[in-house]
Amino acid sequence: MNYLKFKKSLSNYAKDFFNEDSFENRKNIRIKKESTVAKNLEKIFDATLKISNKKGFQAMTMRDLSMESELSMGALYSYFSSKEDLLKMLQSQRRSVTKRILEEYTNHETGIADKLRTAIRIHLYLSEAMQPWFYFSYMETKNISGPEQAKAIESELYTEKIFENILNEGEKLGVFLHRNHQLTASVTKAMLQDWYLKRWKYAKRNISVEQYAKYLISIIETFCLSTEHEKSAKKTRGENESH
Amino acid sequence: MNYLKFKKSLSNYAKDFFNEDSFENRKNIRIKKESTVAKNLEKIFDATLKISNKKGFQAMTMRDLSMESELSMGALYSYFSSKEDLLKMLQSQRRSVTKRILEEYTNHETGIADKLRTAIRIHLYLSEAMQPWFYFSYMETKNISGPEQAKAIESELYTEKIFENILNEGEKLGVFLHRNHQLTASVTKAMLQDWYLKRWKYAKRNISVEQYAKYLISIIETFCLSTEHEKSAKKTRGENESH
DNA sequence: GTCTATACACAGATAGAC
DNA sequence: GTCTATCTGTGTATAGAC
Repeated sequence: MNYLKFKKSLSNYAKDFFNEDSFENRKNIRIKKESTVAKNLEKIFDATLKISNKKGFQAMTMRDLSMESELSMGALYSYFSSKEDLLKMLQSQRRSVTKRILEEYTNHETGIADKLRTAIRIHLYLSEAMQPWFYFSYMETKNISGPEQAKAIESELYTEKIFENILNEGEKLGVFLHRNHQLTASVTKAMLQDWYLKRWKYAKRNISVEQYAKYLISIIETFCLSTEHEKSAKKTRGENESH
Repeated sequence: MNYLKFKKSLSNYAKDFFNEDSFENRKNIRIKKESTVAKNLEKIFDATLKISNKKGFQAMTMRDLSMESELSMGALYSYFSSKEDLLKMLQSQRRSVTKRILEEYTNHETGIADKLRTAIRIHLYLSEAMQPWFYFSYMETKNISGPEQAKAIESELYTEKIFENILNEGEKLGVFLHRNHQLTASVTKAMLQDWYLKRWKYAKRNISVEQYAKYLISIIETFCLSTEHEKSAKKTRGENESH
């Protein structure tokens, strides 16, 4: 699966972003008409991400948001009851979408080495497709009140656990070496996050998400794959001695 | 060099943090007596980091800062002229200190493989010793106005370049393999940063900075060292087949 | 459903006594 | 050098017309 294919298949999800079923915050919104809600919420969320990623969520004023979203302040407040509420809605909506996509794509692989590769790829592709939100979420959730912050931490540990489990399973099967898999999972996550946190840097250097994925996979596999599997993996990755 | 030794040797630097020579912002401060400035600025900076790392710099009010630093609002404003000015002072002061320390410690090594190891170690040790500032700096500098933000980016690329140069030099000497060294340097930086960005996680798991350093070095070396050097490196690191 | 106008709280910053 | 009291701008949020 390459990025283009991934991105195309995403459009199926975009449609029902704000469906009553999948969108638990629907009840808090005063507006009746479904299509109006979908249209304007998208505007609002996009504007929020755009402004916040420039100057921070706290520094974004409702007047900023009103300008950028092309809705009056009065109109804005018929979609949420407070600035904090807006943040919660945005987070819960996006979090549920990403979780659903992640699980759907990663459960297909059967081979354990492929599982690791796919997990890395899909994580990267997803953060590429939704970069503004991933960036926002990393930077802002730490400042949120109690229960929301707990969800952020839970989410961090959840995706890390995915990698840890794959590595553990692979060791049992003799595919991966004995390592501190928890630590490997942590630093893997760190490298995945760097992709959306320093996007400006990689963009300037013309590194594509495919290249980055391939590089990351080769680092992790070189470290984790047992010797015999490493040889065939190198071939699959299309590498020769001098890279 | 282990962390304890490193930390002890740091106290020599702490003394002249606010020396007229090394502290360019001294002239903007109305207070005359040197020892008062040193004492109170430390209080102010510490309080700033503490509050900001909890709720963000923007969300920190001057009343918060007044409480935490045990100085009245009036007193605060005799040390800086605005909130933004406080941020600039804190950044420039800490940046100059870290740069000086980094260069001093990393220039000692002669062997190229040791150079890489030391660079990793010192970066980690330094961010461990000054974790609150490193965290703050990562999270907040993006929201700063023009020239300050440029300095932050410059700093990011500067430390990355250090690693890239070491890897390039090592390849010429036949110690390191041919890789995309710029990319390796980037992800190395990402893993270094994870140490101070997710400190709560590593603390909870009782991972020491020494352990993290060792692990990071082994990942990078496994990926970069040429075969013959890798064998001796494993011995030096005290590893056997099953880690 | 969306707008304009406005209430009200709280932020950053300063004046002037001690 | 440090304090308390206060000014003034700006932010969030709402009321009520259209």
